Amino acid sequence: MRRQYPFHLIEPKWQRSWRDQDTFRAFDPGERIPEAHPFRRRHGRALAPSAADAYAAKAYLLDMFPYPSGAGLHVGHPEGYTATDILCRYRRMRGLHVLHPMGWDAFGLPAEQYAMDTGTHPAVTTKKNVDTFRRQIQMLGFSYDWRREVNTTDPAYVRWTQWIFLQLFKKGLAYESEVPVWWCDGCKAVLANEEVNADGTCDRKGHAGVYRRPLRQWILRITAYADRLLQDLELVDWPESIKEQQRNWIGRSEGAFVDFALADGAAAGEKLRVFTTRPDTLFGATYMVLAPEHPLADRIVAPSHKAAVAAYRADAARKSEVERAALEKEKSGVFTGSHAINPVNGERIPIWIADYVMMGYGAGAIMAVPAHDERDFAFAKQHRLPLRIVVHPKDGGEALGFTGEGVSVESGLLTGLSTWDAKRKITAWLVERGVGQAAVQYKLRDWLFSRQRYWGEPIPIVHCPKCGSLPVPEEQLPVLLPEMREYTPTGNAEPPLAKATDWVRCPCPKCGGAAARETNTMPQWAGSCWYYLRYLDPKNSSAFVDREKERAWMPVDLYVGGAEHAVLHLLYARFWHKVLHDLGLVSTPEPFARLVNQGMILGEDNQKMSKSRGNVINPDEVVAEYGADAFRLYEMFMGPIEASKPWSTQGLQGVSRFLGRVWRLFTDEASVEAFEQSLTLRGHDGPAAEQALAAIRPHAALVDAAPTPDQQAAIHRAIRKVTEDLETLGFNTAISALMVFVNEATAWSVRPRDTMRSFLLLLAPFAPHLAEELWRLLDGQETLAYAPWPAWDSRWLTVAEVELPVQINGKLRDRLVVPAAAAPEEIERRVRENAKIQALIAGKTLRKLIVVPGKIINLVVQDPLPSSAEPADGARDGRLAE
RNA sequence: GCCCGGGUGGCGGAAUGGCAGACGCGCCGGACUCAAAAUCCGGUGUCCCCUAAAGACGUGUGGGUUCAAGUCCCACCCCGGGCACCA
Repeated sequence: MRRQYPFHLIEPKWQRSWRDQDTFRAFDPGERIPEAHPFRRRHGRALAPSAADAYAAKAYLLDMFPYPSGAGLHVGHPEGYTATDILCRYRRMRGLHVLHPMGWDAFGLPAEQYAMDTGTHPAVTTKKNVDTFRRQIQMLGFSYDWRREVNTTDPAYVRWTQWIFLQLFKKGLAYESEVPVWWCDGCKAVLANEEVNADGTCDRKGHAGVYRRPLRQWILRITAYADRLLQDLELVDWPESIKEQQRNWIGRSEGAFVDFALADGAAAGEKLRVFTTRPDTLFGATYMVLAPEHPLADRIVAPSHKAAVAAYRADAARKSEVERAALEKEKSGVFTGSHAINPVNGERIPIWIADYVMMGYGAGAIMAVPAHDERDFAFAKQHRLPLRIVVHPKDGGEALGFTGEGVSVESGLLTGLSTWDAKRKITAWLVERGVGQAAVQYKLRDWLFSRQRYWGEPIPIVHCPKCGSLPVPEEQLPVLLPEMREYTPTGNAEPPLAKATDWVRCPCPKCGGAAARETNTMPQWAGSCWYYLRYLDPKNSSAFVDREKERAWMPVDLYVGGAEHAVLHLLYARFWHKVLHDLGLVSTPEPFARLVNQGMILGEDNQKMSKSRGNVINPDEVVAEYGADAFRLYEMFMGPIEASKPWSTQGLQGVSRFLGRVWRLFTDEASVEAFEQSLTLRGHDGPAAEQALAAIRPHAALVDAAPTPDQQAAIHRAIRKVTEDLETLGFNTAISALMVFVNEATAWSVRPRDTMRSFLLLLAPFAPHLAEELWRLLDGQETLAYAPWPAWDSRWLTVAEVELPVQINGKLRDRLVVPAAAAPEEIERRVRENAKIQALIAGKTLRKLIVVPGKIINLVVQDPLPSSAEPADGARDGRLAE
């Protein structure tokens, strides 16, 4: 498509201007603002507002920072960035003090994998990728304050990531433990969960036989915050689906621990503890199940069953969780030969071992109530174990397999009680006898925080044979990665850092003796747990963030990013934030007040974009051909921000044409033609070409004339619609309103300057380069980045007459023009007097006349009662049936 | 299986319970042009119909509430995402 207007000159020109003028610099509280800065001119103040100013007028708008991959920017990235940028520009014009930063989540596997393959240091790869991403993001003209750029791999950043880790360690929230981790013999490396395929092969190289082996790991005690992470979801304005996912992930359940006494063998008389959410069904327990890894499993087995149990347990240990899940249908298990005593009725019930019970949850053992639990039911059927119904549904439905709340039956003291009452009563009863207690359990597990990788933050711990695991003294932070030649992990499950022996060896910070550094590194999540705080004070070398700055800017008012981070990143960041909050280091209980997920941008074929499908759209090409403004505008015009939607080059062209129409609305055709000719003659790029822009004159129709009422109505409609839509993030409909205005204004032979200027203000957040250029053309003295947002005047939006649709029995039959201010009675009179309407209802009985002023008129009529048996239209009222 | 989203023209999508389809794409016609592109103007849900008028039908399916339903209620079908033996 032919270039609609010289965006290739306009866009770099304004990007340079914004950079040179520091237009989008966000001033810290109390900071002196240079006299020439447009923020100062707009607000007339020499110092930026401080936290004490109550800061009602700040806006912190945050994008999820990208991992700078080697593939370069994807068209999906700028979707969220454009949305936040539009809002930032809008809020600046509304007079708010805006913070809008960008940075890089730059630790991670691909750079390390590349290092293993080629020997290139990950820092080199990372720098290259960051430079590409920065260039691509900057070419889109986003209004970031680039002084605040952060990079998680920067030593000055790593220092504070490690520092925060040490705060967790000192609070007892970081500990070491032997944990089974995924191990791939082929890669000789530990794999992350997401690197293990469902069939037990490794996702990196496809090696078979990935298995779990126990390794010493660092764990963060996120479970200590489970309740608050759950409860404080109430404090944030997030999509319900994300909150729900977090709730499910945390998985809180209330129930009780119940102690059964072992009846047989060596362990007779000892307690077997189970967790249940349904203590009210205790009378229905017909057997018990231990997880294969349960510590009692060895001791309770009857000699006659030893062999079978040992075989089963060995088998279960080999099975990965993946396999266990794959075999979901069959419920394998083995009888131990021994029994336990049900505390409520003294019954002896058999104890089984089965891998449908997990060691990691509750007590690692359950009482099975097959009549009222699906899993127990399936297991009991398979192994022919008895069932006993102890709950009846209240609606009298089928009791067998009923898992809902109902009424207890055949349950001794519980009989006749509702589930809720029965739970309370039996729990009290158990507590009284010392055989149980109320308990809350979570699905959420502690966070496995160490990785056996090179390209991550070293965990700042020193292991001393005498003094144990000690934190690296804060003044020695950061602990930086050693230079290495070989990044491939050793075969003995040690992290790559273990090979840097000089680096590992260090004095014990306590006794000064020979000690060794921790060689595990942190996961990629670490840096992203707190980057939004570092933006507030990126250069601070004495604290991770200054208290005053933190109080001034937090919380993040709007956080935009992909839904793939619904649980992990957002939960981890909330966790760290709460720890920092408890330490008194941050002022808000939650970091992100509002969250919006942008949808995915699919390829033109409606499939996920991927190299292999060949449907990837490259932002560089789009910008070269259509310009950054068209690219931004198109991404916002595609549809609602949260929706997934396919790319369409034709759609992009439509938006590009719209910008061309805007250009032609403002520019003089002859002078543009002369300009284009000069480009052809003297080259399309370079300073001379850019200079030539100055020769373009405004359109002759642009005059200092008073707008007509129609023109006022057009611009004020647009102002209202765009303003309202921006508040609700309705970017696509806001752009539609801009188009409607341009369609109208194109027909105007007189285009009042003030009206057209207002339009440019509305356009500015969406297509900032073009808006700036046309603003300048209209004698704008300086950037419109801080120009006051226009207000609409409803005076221009009221019309004298309105056309009301007239319905008869709900069907559109006519229209009636009435004065807009007409009272319902007046409208009703006109309807009754209207000849056409009279004709339409001739011979019928008018039952009801509904007038909704400004909206609609509906006449409910009925045919005269039919003389024959033929049912009329109105037969709906039951006369028909027989 | 469970929990979230979502099904509207040829396509992307608009519609506080009140004229379904704003805006854009595509398509059709016209103007400009030697011609094409670009641009500008007009039309464009489906059916019926030579055309028009008029009419009928139309928001996944079936029911319901209402003067009035894309929108609210019930049941179901399909698509997308998440979780998946958590006792």
